[in-house]
Formats: sequence, structure tokens, C-alpha cells
Amino acid sequence: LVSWTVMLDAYARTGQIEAAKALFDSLPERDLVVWTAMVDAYGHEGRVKDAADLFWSTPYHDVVSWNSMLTAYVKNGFYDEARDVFQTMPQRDLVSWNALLVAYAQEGELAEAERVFSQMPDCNQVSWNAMLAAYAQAGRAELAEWVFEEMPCKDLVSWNALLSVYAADGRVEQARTVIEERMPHRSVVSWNAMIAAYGQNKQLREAKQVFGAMPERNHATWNAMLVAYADAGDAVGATRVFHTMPDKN
RNA sequence: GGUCUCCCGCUG
Repeated sequence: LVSWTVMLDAYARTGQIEAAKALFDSLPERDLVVWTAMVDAYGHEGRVKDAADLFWSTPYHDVVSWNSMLTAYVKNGFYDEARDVFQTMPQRDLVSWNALLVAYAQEGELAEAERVFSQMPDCNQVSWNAMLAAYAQAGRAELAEWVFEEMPCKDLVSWNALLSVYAADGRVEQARTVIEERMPHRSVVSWNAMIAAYGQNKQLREAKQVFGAMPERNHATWNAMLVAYADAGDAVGATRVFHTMPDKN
């Protein structure tokens, strides 16, 4: 069953949701982990109804399977249902609390997100990063910077979130200083954020420099370049990017 | 072996 679950998860991660479901249906027996993996797969695919049906036909649940259903609702914008699940679940852990915080943040309910953050029984790096992202998404750059300074530890996600705060605030030079001089490590997400920042700023040349220098690219990299060309009004360049990108959806 | 936070697009 462990190998089946690994395989199901691999199908789901590559967007082969029907293959995942076919595998799930063909299993001679199922445990809670494989049920939960399938629920989560539906959630990531935006198939909330299928996720819920499967969740409620699961013979029993644990905190991880409850969390999977909770985040399926959160990710897809079903915030009332998410709150219902949170209140209904018999136990909650840090993941549940973080998911609830994210739900309020995505809803734009900053005050509620703050309330969750201050009232949750524990908080970890993810909680701090989620609060930082909440302020960033709300366009509250000053508050986001304040959280960044206050947080006890900063990981790569925190630094990347700070990059997007500056980018969204139009402070591209500050973002560049952060990525070039202050960040202890960088990832493809960091570089993508810079490409997007330069693109929004119509600095196509700088975006291209980042693109050419980065050691690793993913689909978001290509999309960000495509958008940078499109926003700059360079249809020829955009077309060239489109035809060069390895994966199109 | 399953669940939470950061980048682009789509859904809008």
C-alpha cells in the first residue's frame, strides 16, 4: 500500500488525476493514508465536490485527513465550509490553525487573521510566514515589513515573501538589494519574483538578465517572462517565448 | 507513503 500511495501521489502531482483515481479504484484494499492522498489530489485539482464526497465516504478520519479536507476548501475559496470543518473536527493541530489563518487572509479578513494568529495555541515558522503573506496580499507593505522584522526566524519562504512585498509596492530596487545582498539563499521562486517585478516595472532588459542567469527554471518562470514581454508590448518576443517554453498548458 | 506558508498564469 505504501508504494501504491507513492504512485498515486506522483500521478496527482503531475496532474494525472484520472490516473490517480483509476489506481485508487483498483486497489484491493485501502488505508486512511491512501484515502487522504486521493482527497488531497482532488483538492489541488479544484474538484472540491469530489474531495468532499470521498472524504465523507472514508470509513474513519484522523487529524491529517481532516486537515486535507479543510485545506481543499481553503485553497478553492470555500471559506464558510472551511470554518465549518475547522469547528467540526475533533482535534486540531498547528496545520489546522495555519490553514484557518490562511483562509481569513485570502478572504481579506485581516483582523480575523490577526486574531487567529494571536490566539492559536502554538505558532511556527509557517504561521509567521502566513501572517507576513496576509499583510503582503492585503497590500499592507509596512505591516508586512514589520512582521518580517519581528519574526523570530526567517527562512527562504519569508525572504521570498519579502521580495514580493517590495515588488508589489513598486520598490524594485529594494527587491534587487534584498535578493543580491541580503538573502542567505535563493530559489527559483526568488528569481521568478524578480522577473515578475521587473516585468511589472517594464524593465524587460533586467527581466531577461535574471532569466538568463538563473540556474533553474519552472513553468512560473516561463509564464512570468511571457507576461513581461506581453506587458511591454513586445508581441514578437512574447511569441518567441511561447514557442520556446517547454511546457504549455 | 497522506495535510499548512513564498513566485507566474488560468479560473476573473
